[in-house]
Amino acid sequence: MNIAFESYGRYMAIISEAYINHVARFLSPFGLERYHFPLLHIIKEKGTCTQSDLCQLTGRDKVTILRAVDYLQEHGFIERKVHPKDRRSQLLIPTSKAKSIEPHIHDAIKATNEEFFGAFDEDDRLRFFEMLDGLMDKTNSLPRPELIIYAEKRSS
Amino acid sequence: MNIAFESYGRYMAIISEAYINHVARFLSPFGLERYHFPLLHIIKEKGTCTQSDLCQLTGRDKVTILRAVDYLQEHGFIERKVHPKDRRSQLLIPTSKAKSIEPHIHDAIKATNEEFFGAFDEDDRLRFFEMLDGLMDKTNSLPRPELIIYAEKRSS
DNA sequence: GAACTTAAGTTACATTTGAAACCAAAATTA
DNA sequence: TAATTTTGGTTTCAAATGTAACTTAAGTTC
Repeated sequence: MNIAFESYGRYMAIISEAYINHVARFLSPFGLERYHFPLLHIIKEKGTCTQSDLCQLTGRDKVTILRAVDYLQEHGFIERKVHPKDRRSQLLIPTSKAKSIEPHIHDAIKATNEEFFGAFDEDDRLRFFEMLDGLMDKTNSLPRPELIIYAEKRSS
Repeated sequence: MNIAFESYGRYMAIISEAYINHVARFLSPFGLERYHFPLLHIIKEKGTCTQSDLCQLTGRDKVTILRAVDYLQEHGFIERKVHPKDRRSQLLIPTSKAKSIEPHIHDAIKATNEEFFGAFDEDDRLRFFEMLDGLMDKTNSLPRPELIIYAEKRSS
């Protein structure tokens, strides 16, 4: 496989950042920055979930999730309720404020999808997303970076 | 276009991070962390370039680039020479140390490509990369986030 | 060419993110 | 059920990243 493909790792990073920034621009006036809306979107999609679910689904650290969830709660987008089956964890529940903003999130994502994927025909689009699904499975199957012990770090 | 596609923005972020971490794991023993090797790789590919070239090509801020380039210089991977045509900028030149590490970078990228894209057949792979190229063009055509003035920030 | 604007790179500072240690509740083991 | 390990969440602290203001050199305009 051609080594030049390496750049596609970078490409995906740049594209995904641009994608998220694009959505965030529409939502910033409603008090949702790029760190927040993906979480709110997941919570709304699933009805409810826990913080560790969000870690899993976003690939972010649990401290990062904690802070973003704090923000969402402090600004009235969600409430936390102790999980009935496990008192360690808590259910994150979207509020009516979250529900009222939902259409704007929807519109922002739709507009961004059009902007980024509008030029692809239906077939290409589906194939692209299928391949991303495959890559996600692969990614999830890999061990987490912190669990791998290689040669010790550089001397410096 | 289906709104559920939103998750693919996240997917690309997670996949690209995993990709870069995967490469970095091989290179960390040589003193190259995830922040550094993509830059060194670009510099070597192009023979030489400036810091602002690297901003463009990686989508990173110029301060971020500055620090990574400082690191590369301090650790003997590159040298800086004043640009003969423009005394404001400087050419980044790979050293012999960088050249000696090149095969390892090559191997690390090759192994990572096999890991991530090995399951795709040649046709899918090419199509996937073509689409990423298209998305990159689209991304580059979009205005940079800091240049856009929307409604003022949230009141909080 | 003098005044004005733009661009490359740097410094100082603030924000975002993550790593490590910690607590409390649950799960596991004996 | 007592001792041990694991897990969800939190606090503390360090590292990475970005914003803004600045310096110097080019480019522009008059």
